Amino acid sequence: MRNKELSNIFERIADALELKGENPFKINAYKKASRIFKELPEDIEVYYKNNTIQEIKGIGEGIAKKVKEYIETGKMHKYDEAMKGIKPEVLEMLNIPQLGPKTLKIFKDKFGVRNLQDLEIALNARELEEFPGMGKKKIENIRKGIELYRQLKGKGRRYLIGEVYPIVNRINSLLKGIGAKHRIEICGSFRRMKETVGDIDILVEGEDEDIIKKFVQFPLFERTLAAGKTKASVIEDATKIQIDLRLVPSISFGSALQYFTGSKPHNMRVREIAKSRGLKLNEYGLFKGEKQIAGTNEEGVYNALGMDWIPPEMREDRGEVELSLAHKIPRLVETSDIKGDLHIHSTYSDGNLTIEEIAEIAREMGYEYIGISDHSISAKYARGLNIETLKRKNCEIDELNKKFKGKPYILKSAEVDILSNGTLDYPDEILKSLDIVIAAVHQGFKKNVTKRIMEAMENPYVDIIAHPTGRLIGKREGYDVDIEKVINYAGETNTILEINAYYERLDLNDINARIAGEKGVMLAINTDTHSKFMFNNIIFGVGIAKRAGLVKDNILNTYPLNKMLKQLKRNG
DNA sequence: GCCGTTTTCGGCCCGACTGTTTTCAGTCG
Repeated sequence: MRNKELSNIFERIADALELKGENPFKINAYKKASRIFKELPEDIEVYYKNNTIQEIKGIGEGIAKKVKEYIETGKMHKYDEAMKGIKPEVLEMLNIPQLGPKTLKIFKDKFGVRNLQDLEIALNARELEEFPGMGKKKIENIRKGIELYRQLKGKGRRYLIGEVYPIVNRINSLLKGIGAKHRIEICGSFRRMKETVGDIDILVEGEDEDIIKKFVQFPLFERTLAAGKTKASVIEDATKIQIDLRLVPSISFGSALQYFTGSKPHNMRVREIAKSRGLKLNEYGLFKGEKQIAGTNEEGVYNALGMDWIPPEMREDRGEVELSLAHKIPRLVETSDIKGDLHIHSTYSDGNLTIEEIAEIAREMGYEYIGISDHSISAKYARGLNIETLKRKNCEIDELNKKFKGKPYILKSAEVDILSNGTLDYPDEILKSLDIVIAAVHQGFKKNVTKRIMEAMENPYVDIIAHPTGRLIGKREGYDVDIEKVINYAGETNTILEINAYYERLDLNDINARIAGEKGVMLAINTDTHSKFMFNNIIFGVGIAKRAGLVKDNILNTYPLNKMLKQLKRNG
C-alpha cells in the first residue's frame, strides 16, 4: 500500500512549490492529490494495474504520470526537482503559526535561514524592520508563533474528539451565561465528528458585539489572538487548542453554519454547484445577483441548490454531494437507535463498576440490554477471569436478571483474548455457555495477526471481533493486520466487527467501517466502558458510523434483544 | 495541475483580521 507515501510526497511538493512562489492553483492541485491519496480506500497499485489512475476525480494526466513513475521506479523526478535547494527543516517551519510561505521565503532568501535556530537569530536582526512589510508587530507575532509551535508541535496538532468535548460543553454554558440567547452551534470537524479536531469553531446567532468582548474574557483562555466585530480567536489554557468564535446575524446563520462546518472539499463542491446555477454561496447566504435566496437555515441552502440536507458527518466529499443531488441521502444511524452496549467491563476484571451499578446506569439510559464482557484468563494486567470466577459471575448475572426483570437484560459475555499462538483463551464449551462472545487481540501485535483473527472468526462461538486494528490514536499504530482481509472474512463467516467508541480507539475507523458496511458486514458500536462516564462515549462511535454512511440495519445493537441475538452466528 | 450543459483555454471559493499600508499583502480558515 503506497497511498500514504504518495500522499506525503505530494504534500511536500505542494509545500515546496508554495515556498518557491509557484502558481497557487497548481499548488492546490498537489494538495488535493495529497488528500485524495490519503483517503483513497483502495490500494493505488490496483488502479495502476488497471490503468485507471486518471479516472480518479482530481487526478489528471500530469499527476497520474508521476504516480506511475513512482510505482515503477520508486522515484519521482518532480519531487526531487521541487525539493532542490529546500531543506526539510525549512518546510517544517511552514507549521509555525503566523509564518506563511511568503514570509518564510524572505527569511530563507534574504537572511539565509535554514532552520528554526536561524530564524530566531534573524528575528533579532536590526535590519529586519527596514524590510518592506516587516514591522515590529509582525516580528513579535512570529515570535509568539514560534512559542506556540513549540508548545503544540506545530499547528498541525490535533486533539482527540473526546478531549475536546468537555471544553465545548463548558464554553457552551458560559456563552449562555453571558446572554447568547439564540442559536449556538459548534461547527468544524467537531460537528462532523472527526476522530480528531484541530480547533473549535463556534457560531453564535446575534449581532451584539458585547458577546465577543465577554467571550475573550472567559477564564479558561490563555490569550487572545484576534478580536474584531464579528470574530474572535483565543487559545485555551490547559490544552492550547485554538477556539474561533463568530457572531452571525440570523439571516445568515444557516449559510454560516454550512460554511464553517466544512469540510473544505465539501464546501468547494457545493460552491461549484451554486456557481454552475448562476448563484453565489458564501457564509452570508446564497445569492442570485444581489438578492439573497437562502441562508437562515442549512436545509434552505441545500434545498435551493436542488440538494437534500446532508448530515455533517458525511460532508467530506466522499460521494455525499452526488447522493444529495440524486435525493438518495440515507437516514443514518442515530445514538437514539442504540438499544444496548455489548462491551462493558465490571469489577470482576478491570472495570470500576459492579454489574448491578452498570445495570442501573443502563436502565437510566434506556438500554434494553447490556453485555458484561470482562477479560479472559491471560489478560493478567486486567485481572482476567479464570473459568471458576467466570461461572460465579454468570450466576450473579442470573440473579440480577431476576431483580431487573429484563430492564435491562444482562447478557453473559467475555472479551476473550486471541492468544499469540492463535488459540482462544477459553475452551469452546465455555464460549458456548455465554450469550455473546467478543474476541480481541491484546498480545502479539506483530505475530500473524491477520491469520489469528481469521481463525478466531472461524470459531462458531466468536460473535464479535473487538477493536479490529488495535490502533490508539496518536499513540500506537495498531496491529500488523490486513484489515481488508479481515473485513472480507467477517462477511464470509458472519462475524460482527466492532466500532469501538472509546475516543482513543474509534476502531474500526470511518473508512474501514464504510468498507465493511458496503460489503454487508454487520457492525456493533460498543463503548468498552470501564467507568461511569464512559457510557457516553457511545456518541463518538455513532459519529464514526455516520461518517461511514451506515444506517440502523448495519448496526447489531440497534436491534431489539431477540432480533439482535438472532443475528449472531451461534444462533443462525 | 485540473477541468468542461456557457469553455480544450482560462478559469480555479471567498471573506475576516492584522499589520503596514494610503489601497494592499499575507495569513488563516
